[in-house]
Amino acid sequence: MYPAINPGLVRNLEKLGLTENEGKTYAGLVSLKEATAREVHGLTGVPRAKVYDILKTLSRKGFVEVRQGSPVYFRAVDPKHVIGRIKDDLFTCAIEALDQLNELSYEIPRSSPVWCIQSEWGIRKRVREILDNVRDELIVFSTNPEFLGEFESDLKKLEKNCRLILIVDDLKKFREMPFDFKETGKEFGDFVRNLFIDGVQYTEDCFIIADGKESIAVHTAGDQREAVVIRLPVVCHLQKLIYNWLVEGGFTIGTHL
Amino acid sequence: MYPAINPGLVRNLEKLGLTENEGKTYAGLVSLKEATAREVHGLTGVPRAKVYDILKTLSRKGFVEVRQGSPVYFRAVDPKHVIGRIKDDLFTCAIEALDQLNELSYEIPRSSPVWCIQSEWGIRKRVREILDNVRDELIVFSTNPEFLGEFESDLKKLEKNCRLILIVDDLKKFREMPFDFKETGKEFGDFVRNLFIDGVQYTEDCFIIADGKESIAVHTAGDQREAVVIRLPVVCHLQKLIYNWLVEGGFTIGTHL
DNA sequence: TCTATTGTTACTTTAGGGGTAACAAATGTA
DNA sequence: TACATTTGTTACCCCTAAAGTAACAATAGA
Repeated sequence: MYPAINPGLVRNLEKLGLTENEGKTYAGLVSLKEATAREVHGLTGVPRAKVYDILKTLSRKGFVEVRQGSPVYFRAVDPKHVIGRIKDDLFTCAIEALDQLNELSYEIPRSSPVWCIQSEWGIRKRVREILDNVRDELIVFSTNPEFLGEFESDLKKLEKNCRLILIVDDLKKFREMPFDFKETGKEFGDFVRNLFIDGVQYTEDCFIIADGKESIAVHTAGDQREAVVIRLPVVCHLQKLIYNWLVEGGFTIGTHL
Repeated sequence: MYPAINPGLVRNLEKLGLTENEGKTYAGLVSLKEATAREVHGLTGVPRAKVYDILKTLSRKGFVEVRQGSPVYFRAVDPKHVIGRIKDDLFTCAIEALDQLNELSYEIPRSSPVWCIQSEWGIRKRVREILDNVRDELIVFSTNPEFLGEFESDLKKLEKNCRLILIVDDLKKFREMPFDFKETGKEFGDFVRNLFIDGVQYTEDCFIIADGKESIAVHTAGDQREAVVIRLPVVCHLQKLIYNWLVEGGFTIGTHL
């Protein structure tokens, strides 16, 4: 019997800043055109004792009009005006908030990695995790023998069951390692060791693509090492194409020792 | 130190449906561009333990973006988009509420009296109250001897210290009363006894103007007696109008007995 | 005068948000 | 490796606004 008042309407009024009882009361009063507190209570189920305060509040807000007397009669102000005023208020409020937020100087952030790992330990753990899960193919590019050296044994294990493609910027730097490396050539090596993005120098330490669907790029920015993991198949596939292209054409191909 | 976040901005965001902490957090994140939960906590003063939940909520709302990793980094979505979406939502909400309210069939209420008394007892009390407070002048118009008779003694008391103007529709009806009445004439009397407003017959019983600033009109609608008290400047105009009538001789002037 | 209604007051309950502390997991460091 | 710090989570408590309840005084009708 009580849901004489459309609950959806009440929820909407709540979103617009009224309380539940205020919403019920106003809606009830619109139905009744003109009524006493008790009548509103009867229709809406709002506790009678509360209706008085609520109507007082609403009248102070200018949403209902009061006809003094005994009993006091109340009348809803035209919804068109009421909702209109609320809307204007909120609109003003939104404009104001936007201005204030803009003062905090927002700048569009650079395109963000899908996954970002910022601890040395986390990076090593993650790289091992990837190496452990390779099924068919692993492409590794590195400019940093120390870093790659840490995974020498892991890579050795893979060599048997997977197609392992190891690319480096400079064969000489990696001559201590027992693998069959391919070389990219000097330009690409210099390029990759000195990327400037947003004024910060990035040095690409290592780049790994596993099974053409997951990649991890490890780089150093300042003294902070960071790794970016991308699992998007499309992206990884494109990356793989780039390295294939690098290897097949534009660069010197060599064999370790 | 903490009001690093514009409190006005937070209040605006609250009005737009965010909680205080959500507002602080979002604003803080806009300032920081990109930050961890702890950094947001540091800037805004929102309890660190809460920041996580709040950022999760905001991200579910699409107001912030998350960069997975450890620690997790957060980034505010462009305020323009965020505020824009909130505004659109509220707008939709307002339209919807207005439609729902209109379904309740609102009709513009007839112009309402300023003060309305609906009990016999209340009317008598109120009339006496007015009579008690007259300082200089009292104008009384009546078509109902029974009603006016109830205040005979009160009026007698006033006769000495005030200018008392008593006007009736028909001298014969009031011949029992010891006052100096003026008469309006038949047409006006008939008119005033048979007012139809909104299909309801109104009989004007009595109309009183005290000191040209407060008036009470007592009438009967159906079997319901009602009094309207008006304290507005309009009353002054009425008073002036009556003076004009008196001067121009619109009324039959007669003396009791 | 008596009774029902109207309006007020003080109280309890509830729910949501805010604040605090403690803890496990993750990370950095020796 | 062991240890300290940071990060993220959980479980609480507290406070407030709002909702609901009950009792009472003032009003109004009979």
